[in-house]
Amino acid sequence: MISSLNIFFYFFAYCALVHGQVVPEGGSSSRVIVHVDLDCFYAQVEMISNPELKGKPLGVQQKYLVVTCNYEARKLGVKKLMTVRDAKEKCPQLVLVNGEDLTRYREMSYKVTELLEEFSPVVERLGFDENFVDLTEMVEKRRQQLQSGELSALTVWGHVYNDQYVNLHDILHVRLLVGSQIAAEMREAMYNQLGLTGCAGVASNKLLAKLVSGVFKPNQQTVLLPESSQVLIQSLNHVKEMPGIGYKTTKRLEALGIRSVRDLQTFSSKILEKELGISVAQRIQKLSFGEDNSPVTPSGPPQSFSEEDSFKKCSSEVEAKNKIEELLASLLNRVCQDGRKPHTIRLIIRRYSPENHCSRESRQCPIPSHVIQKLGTGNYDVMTPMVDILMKLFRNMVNVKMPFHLTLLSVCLCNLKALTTAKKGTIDYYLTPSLSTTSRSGKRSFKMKDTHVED
DNA sequence: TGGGGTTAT
DNA sequence: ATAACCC
Repeated sequence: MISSLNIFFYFFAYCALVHGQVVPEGGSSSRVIVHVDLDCFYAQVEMISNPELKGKPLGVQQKYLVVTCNYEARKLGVKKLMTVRDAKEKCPQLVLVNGEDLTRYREMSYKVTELLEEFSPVVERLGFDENFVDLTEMVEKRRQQLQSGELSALTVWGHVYNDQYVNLHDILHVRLLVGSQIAAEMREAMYNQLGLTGCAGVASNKLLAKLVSGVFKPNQQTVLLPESSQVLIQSLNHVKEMPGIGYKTTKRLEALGIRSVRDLQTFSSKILEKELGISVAQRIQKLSFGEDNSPVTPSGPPQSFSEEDSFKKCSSEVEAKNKIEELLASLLNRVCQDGRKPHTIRLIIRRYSPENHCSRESRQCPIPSHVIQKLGTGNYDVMTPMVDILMKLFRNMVNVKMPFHLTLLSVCLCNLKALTTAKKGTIDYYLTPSLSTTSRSGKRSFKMKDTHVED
């Protein structure tokens, strides 16, 4: 019999092991974080697929947008998220490739994350083209191996932000320099093994690492020493450039007269907490000082798989069903390759509206267990029952007897669980995130409302 | 504005 | 189920 005390012990041992984030010895809690950011990722993948595109101005198109482009195109005035019309106007020689199918980008993206995980297992993905790695442990190991002669010969790899003087007697400087060495090795490995170039930023937390990685652009790296962190954050022209402060928060801050990072630093904490809520207020005000204690959370395998398609107009149930079938077919291939089984399915729509084009509605429900079991297994028809469920979710959201106008459909498979032999009552049971009630974030998961679809 | 993702409430 | 954030 396992006592609750023992379960507690195993839980913490599990956290320390999985997260691998042991604070360096000596009482210091200073970390070394690298942010790795691939150069115009989709365009790079396209140039690898078709080398004839190299050297030409290249844009990747989704619908009527150029979502990204290579540096040849940028030199000629093409920007990210420019419309195809504007881009062609600016740059008539622009070569366009369609990038609506993300399969090759997604596959290359995970190859990058896996490569970085070989350096240290603590890798957090941010989108398809960015990764954070916590180098604290690796740096400490290398630093302790350093002989006295090697320490005095230690040099920085890449740029030092603000051309700051490096002091080899300062242990924080030494750690960050070792971090810059590892960052250089990571970029070298990405180029040699995958043919990809990118930037890296090394600093003491995720916010600063991310900000400093973009200082020298493309295919370069920069390290931030602690004494220059204020210079870095003050270099931002507006609070909206701060990662973590998005569209909505920016609007609310502007309503309070807060525009610059300095404005946010000096604004009354009490009033900010009343306006934005204590959680957001405290977090973003810390960010404004360059403080960010959020851990690098290992992403691991994806939590959800989704496929979406946007269009000018979908106004009939048959049309919707055809699009939903297409989305689902792709998803089933992906989920089959992954091996895990989704236990929840969700349908997302966007209704036409001249203004609020961002708002989406969704309905989700459990996938019946007999359907889950048939998921990986060959040619059993799993499409029909799942399309039936999706159409019920559809009719739950859309009154098909009334005229409707949709501009997006999306299907999401989530609540993924590993096939496992772990039995209830064993240690494995409590250590398997998908089985115990403890989610990856270490917080209690709570029940989501599922819409009930009758058979 | 695309086609994805995550976490918090 | 939605709203916020990220790319």
